[in-house]
Amino acid sequence: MRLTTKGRFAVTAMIDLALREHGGPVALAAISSRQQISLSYLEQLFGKLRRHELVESTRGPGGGYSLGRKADDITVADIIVAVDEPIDATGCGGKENCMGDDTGRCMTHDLWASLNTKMIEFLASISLRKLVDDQLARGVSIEEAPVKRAISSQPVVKPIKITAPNSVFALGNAFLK
Amino acid sequence: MRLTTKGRFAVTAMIDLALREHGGPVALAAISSRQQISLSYLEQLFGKLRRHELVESTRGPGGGYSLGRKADDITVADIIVAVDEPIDATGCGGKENCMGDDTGRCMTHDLWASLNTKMIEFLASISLRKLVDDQLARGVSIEEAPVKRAISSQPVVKPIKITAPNSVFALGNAFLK
DNA sequence: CCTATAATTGAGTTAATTAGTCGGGATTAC
DNA sequence: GTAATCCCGACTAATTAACTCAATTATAGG
Repeated sequence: MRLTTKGRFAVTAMIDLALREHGGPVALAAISSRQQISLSYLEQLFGKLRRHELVESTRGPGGGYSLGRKADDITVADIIVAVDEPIDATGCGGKENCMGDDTGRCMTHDLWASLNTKMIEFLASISLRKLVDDQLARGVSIEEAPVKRAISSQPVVKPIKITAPNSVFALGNAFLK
Repeated sequence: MRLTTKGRFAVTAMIDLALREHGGPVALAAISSRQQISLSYLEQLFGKLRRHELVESTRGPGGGYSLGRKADDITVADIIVAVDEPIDATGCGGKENCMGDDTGRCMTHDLWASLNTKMIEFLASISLRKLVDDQLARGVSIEEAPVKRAISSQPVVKPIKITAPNSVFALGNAFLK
């Protein structure tokens, strides 16, 4: 289990999606402009989310993504595991000597594995539904209508370009620390 | 809160230290050879741990590190925050418009901040003492005497060198995924 | 059929972080 | 003094994160 901005982007995007998917699929371009996440990066993330069946896609005009199952049945752990890519978990395998010497074999493995399990259990206890409800309780406005307008005015967002490729990035890192 | 191999290395090293600090300071070279973590990298990590007062250092022959306070009073969160570096948390500051448009300001911030808080609370609920006890219960051998011998035979450890700069790395990543 | 919308794919690029190296200092036990 | 050990800073390499670009496929609506 890894926890970085990548997972955070994915969780954020999923909440945005869950907040508005009633009323048809949500286009990535809309999520991109609302959450200030690069469209292309979202495409990559949603590719993984789709392969993990957390979202479903609808092509063509009016298309976009919708949740692959009910928000109650999607956990934060599901989302983070999906974008952080699955894989392996072997590494030192079940083998006993992942360490070279004789002092207590594979302490590292056992240790982190158990901590890892606890982390996943914890994140699996938080459903997308709960996060969405939190947002609604906080009074997030959703705004249905201005879809067309918002999309057509896509390149309006960035007035000044600074050194960073995208201001979201610096911002994103700040949150994590 | 970020969760990567870096934090894992630090937690692992701290457990190793806690397991053997009775009987005087523990040298980084010993931890390095036992846990297969680069000595120089350990020096960097322990520099941060020391600045956060999680460990104390003793120089000179027979020196090393000991815990800065009781193992009960050191949490996993303390360790991870220490090595992942503190800092900032402002970014978008308390300012309202970290987003460009008008749809619900700063959803991202609030969202991840709350999840972040939960994560920290969780990791703060796990003390170093508990992790150490887990290891002892698992029957980790400690081996007091062969300190001198182990150090003098330092370059014995690696028989075959593979592509990766250090086998620990590939191994470390595997656990996380 | 045509066109615009939007997902889908894949091959790149850039920046940050991780992990490690190196070389030199400072302290202190013997 | 000498060796063990912490300490420090600058440098490098590998990996990942974050983003860009350029196509392609599918489909709704005219």
